[in-house]
Amino acid sequence: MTEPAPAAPDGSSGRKTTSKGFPKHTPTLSDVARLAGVSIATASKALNGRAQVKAETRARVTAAAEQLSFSPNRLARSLLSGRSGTVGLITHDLEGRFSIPTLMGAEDAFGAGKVSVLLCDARGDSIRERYHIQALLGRRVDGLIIVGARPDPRRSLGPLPVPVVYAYAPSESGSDISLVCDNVGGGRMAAEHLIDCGRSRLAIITGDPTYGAATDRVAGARQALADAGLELVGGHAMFGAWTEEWGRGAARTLLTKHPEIDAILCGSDQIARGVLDVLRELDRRVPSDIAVIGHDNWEVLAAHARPALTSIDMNLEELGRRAAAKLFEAMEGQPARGVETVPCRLVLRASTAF
Amino acid sequence: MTEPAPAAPDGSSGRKTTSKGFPKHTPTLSDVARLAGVSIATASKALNGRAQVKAETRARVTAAAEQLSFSPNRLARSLLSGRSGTVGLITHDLEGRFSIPTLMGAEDAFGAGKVSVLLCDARGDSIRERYHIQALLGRRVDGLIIVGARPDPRRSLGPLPVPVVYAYAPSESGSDISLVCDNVGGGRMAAEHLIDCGRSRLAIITGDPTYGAATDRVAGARQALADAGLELVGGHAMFGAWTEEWGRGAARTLLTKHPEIDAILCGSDQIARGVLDVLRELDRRVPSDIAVIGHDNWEVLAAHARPALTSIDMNLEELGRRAAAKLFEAMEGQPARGVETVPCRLVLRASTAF
DNA sequence: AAACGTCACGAAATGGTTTTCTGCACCGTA
DNA sequence: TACGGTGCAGAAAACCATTTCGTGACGTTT
Repeated sequence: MTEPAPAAPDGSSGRKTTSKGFPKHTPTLSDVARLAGVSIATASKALNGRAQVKAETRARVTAAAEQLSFSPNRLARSLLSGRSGTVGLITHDLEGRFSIPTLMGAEDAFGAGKVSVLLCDARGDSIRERYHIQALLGRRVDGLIIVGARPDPRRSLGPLPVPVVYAYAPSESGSDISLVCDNVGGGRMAAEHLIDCGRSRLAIITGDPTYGAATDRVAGARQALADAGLELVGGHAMFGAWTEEWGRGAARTLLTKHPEIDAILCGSDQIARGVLDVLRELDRRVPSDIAVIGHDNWEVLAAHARPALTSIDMNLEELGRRAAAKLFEAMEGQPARGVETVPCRLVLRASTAF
Repeated sequence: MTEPAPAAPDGSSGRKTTSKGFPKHTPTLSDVARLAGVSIATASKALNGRAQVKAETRARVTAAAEQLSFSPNRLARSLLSGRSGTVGLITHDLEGRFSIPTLMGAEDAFGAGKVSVLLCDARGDSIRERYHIQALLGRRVDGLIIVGARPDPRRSLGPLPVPVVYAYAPSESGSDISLVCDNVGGGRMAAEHLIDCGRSRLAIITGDPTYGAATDRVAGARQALADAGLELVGGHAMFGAWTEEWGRGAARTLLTKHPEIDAILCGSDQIARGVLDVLRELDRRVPSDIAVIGHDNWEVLAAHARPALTSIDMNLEELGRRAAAKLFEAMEGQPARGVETVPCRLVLRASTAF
């Protein structure tokens, strides 16, 4: 491809052609115009539904475009308009459970319009994040969504030439706009549901206490208990890991020390699965003896547990959609700031009596 | 007129400004050139490491670019070169288990270079797929990867102006290039492993028989059995659903009818989880009495089972990486065709004795 | 008949970058 | 001194779609 194709002496068409003489070339507006026998300007106006074009001319242009299966080069359009019609979506935990629904929601919200999503996985590495952001800015994205790996606040990117929305993990800086799950509300919702089911001797088994999500959910549950004049059995929540193993171990400990409990609030569906396993081994019936509730509504775990697990859904898709909407508003010149919370949703299954 | 005006004090530069008078404008090459006191052409050559530029001039340009934190507009570059440096990735099952690793592998392979990924979710709808493809072609993607929802062959998109690679679900057409998991090989690998563990009375519990993946894995396992001079206990595999419920139900039936079995080969990790549950209930020890193997290596299910579940990993990330590599080759003018298979990998855990 | 309005279309500028070609100055050599 | 060579920089074309403005042609009004 180093052939310096000599300028077409015939001048007239002068399109690049392959050695075989085929017009192996995605058609441009000028091809359409030539075929329709009009100027480029007229062709553009005809295809874009602009006025000032005779109906018959428009029909001819449309037909020509159809025939060549012409599709306008959005790069050229973007260059002119200054907007690329793309947004960058940077995730930090593509393989994890929480990025994907958020990503789906955002893709859905944008895809409905005519914005495309450029996906980058930074894998929790801020160097990689920087690199991707530079690449995306070079592509002139109109905005950025940053999806964190865990719900704890993260360093702000500072001012960028395009609007940024932080999703799942909020930005430390109050001048950014962030969307997060309502973990406090989710914890409260879970506890309230158990109380509504007539339970009063609640325990909490949850995950890694360095996660804000863990402590927030506990805080929310405590609020609900306090409102109902109740106290946590044993006085404190059991923190550990986000795994079935911990759920099993903690459940055994709990039932030994406090056999009187009638409900267990779990910090994740994985933990809840472990808890359910142990309860079955110990012949404690769920939900009649002990109600169990999970968190995350991880379908594959919750829906097929024995019994099927009631869980708190964080509405991550909705979170993604809202993030997209916020970004859209910011791109339209209506930037927002602060941390906005997306409420959770209770998904009722058999592990809590109703 | 050799004097390069270092700056335009009269404002003749005529850049767009906001109402506040700030040069709120992402800097262009011409800004850099003006600041460095050279022409646009020279600035371009200096920044791109082209020859024909004095070292001192290059330094001045570089400094100017640095100062303005200039990043070249890739839209303009693409318009000129005809290559956008982007590929479209269309998935049909973003929320499912199998798209994501594939997607990660592809993103990884491209991200290492300087290709960005435009992500679209078609959700199994061919109308939506068409729509997305049109949109992506309008953006002048250099290639497309189509990730299917399930491993059965799908309709070809036919000829497109850019290369296409089908991943996970192969194209029906042999003139396309497809990458798929080696389900036959995976089934054989699982059976061989059980045989290597000294087992000889194998049964198979698998999922929906309308999935090629289900029947292929069974076929592979049968091959291994035949090679070892063995037969499937009961003579046939048990087909059902890809769920824990089916795993439990099938395991109970199986153990009633054929209590002599010493290994169960499961079509998915979900099924295997159900099987393990029932074995524990019936006090059949795993792996000493009965070995169990799963398929998919779905971490959250397999690693935390009791005992941890040996499983077949389909190497989906590798599949994604290879798809990206194939697409790259096709983009470079070396298109391939046919269906290529990515081998599986055995992930050893406690549920099979070694 | 002259002045004016409307309609349909085309020429040209625009956006930012790369690349080719041209031009200029300076050096060494015949 | 004249000529060829070399090193460096700039002018301009090219990519493609959109949009503004201008220009004819034709019809209507005074």
